[in-house]
Amino acid sequence: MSVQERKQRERAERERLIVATARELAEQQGWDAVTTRRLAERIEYSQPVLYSHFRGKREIIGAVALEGAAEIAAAVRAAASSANSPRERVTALARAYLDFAACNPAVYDALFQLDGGLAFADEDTPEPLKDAFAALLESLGEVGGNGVHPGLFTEVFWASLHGLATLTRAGRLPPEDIEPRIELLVDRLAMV
Amino acid sequence: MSVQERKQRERAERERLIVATARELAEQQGWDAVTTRRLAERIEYSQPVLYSHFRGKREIIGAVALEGAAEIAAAVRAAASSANSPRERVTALARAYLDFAACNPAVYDALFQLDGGLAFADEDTPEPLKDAFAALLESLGEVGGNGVHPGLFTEVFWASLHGLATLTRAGRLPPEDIEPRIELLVDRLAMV
DNA sequence: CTCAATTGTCTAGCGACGCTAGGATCGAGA
DNA sequence: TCTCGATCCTAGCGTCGCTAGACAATTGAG
Repeated sequence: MSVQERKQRERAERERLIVATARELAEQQGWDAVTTRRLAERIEYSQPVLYSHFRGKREIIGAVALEGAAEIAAAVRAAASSANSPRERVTALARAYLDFAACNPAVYDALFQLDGGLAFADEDTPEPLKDAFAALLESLGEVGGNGVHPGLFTEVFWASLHGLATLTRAGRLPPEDIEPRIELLVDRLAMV
Repeated sequence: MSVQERKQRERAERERLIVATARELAEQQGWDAVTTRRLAERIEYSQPVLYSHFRGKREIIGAVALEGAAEIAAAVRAAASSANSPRERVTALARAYLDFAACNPAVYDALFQLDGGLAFADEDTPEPLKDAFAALLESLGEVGGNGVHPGLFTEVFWASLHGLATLTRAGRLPPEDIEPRIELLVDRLAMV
């Protein structure tokens, strides 16, 4: 039985390698450069091997996205827990979120710009995605103010962060003034 | 001389046809379906003709984006001018913006998701793009509150709208509750 | 220990993509 | 009527995502 187990381990290891390599390549040269050929070459296997792990390129993007969702959830929670007041907590959360998007553009793209074949806002949404939203909700739900549904408030706040992240990264917003934008957003949206 | 003028007119007409057809096809079947072959077939010319008008597919997307920018500017101005109070004006603007994004997803994608090869927040940003931002600034600049730079406020408000638009369209946010989200956003961000 | 069956991997290739070179065709002006 | 330049098309290049089918390695039964 141990032989099969070893093979399974090796297979899982190779799958991690594929996802990590795709992510690395995407961060280095953009998702356009992540072709199945190049990816196969980097992991030192032939193309069809990729398809024995994933249904296609989409699913590879999706796998990177799920990784990213877990990380962003962790980053948000870490930032929130290191703050002393609700106000600081929200600011730290916003900064952490935008920081993550800026430092991991390819992962952020996999999550929100590209089609990773993932379901959202749905019952069969993968756990890491639901958890990432939950991480936001934990800190944002309590600062929405009276009579405002926590979920709704979190959605709006999140959308604002997402807009800032994408517009900044795409060059639609000048990259300076990030800090005052955060300030303004937190000042106005959060009731603290 | 009249012959050359006629030819120029016909050429310009064909260029409009290309852009209109690309846009139509994109709205019908998504940008992935807009291939140079299909586009050429629809306009009843061969592929290379496209390249005598545009440097490549990118520039075609860019042309659709510029069209969209002009329309969104007009939509925003129309909405703003039909309102009686600053508060109403901002609400109407937000609704018009999100409406445009929802009704013209392909155009919105050309503007903000895809690479149309356009410069943003730059000196050589095309006029329609600068004007679209100006249209937002006209209504939003005055409701930013004391001591807040109108440009900065407009950027943040715009980013929030953009976030709502993209997340909703991509299925990341449940499509209902659009109205309460607008309400919340305007309530909090605008100082009116 | 041998040999068939299964598993794993690779080579080769399909159709479609964006884009372009080079030849055919057509119309304007001499 | 003839020439020449503009205009447009056919054909094809390299690359893409993806897959069929050949081949080798590993397994388990006799």
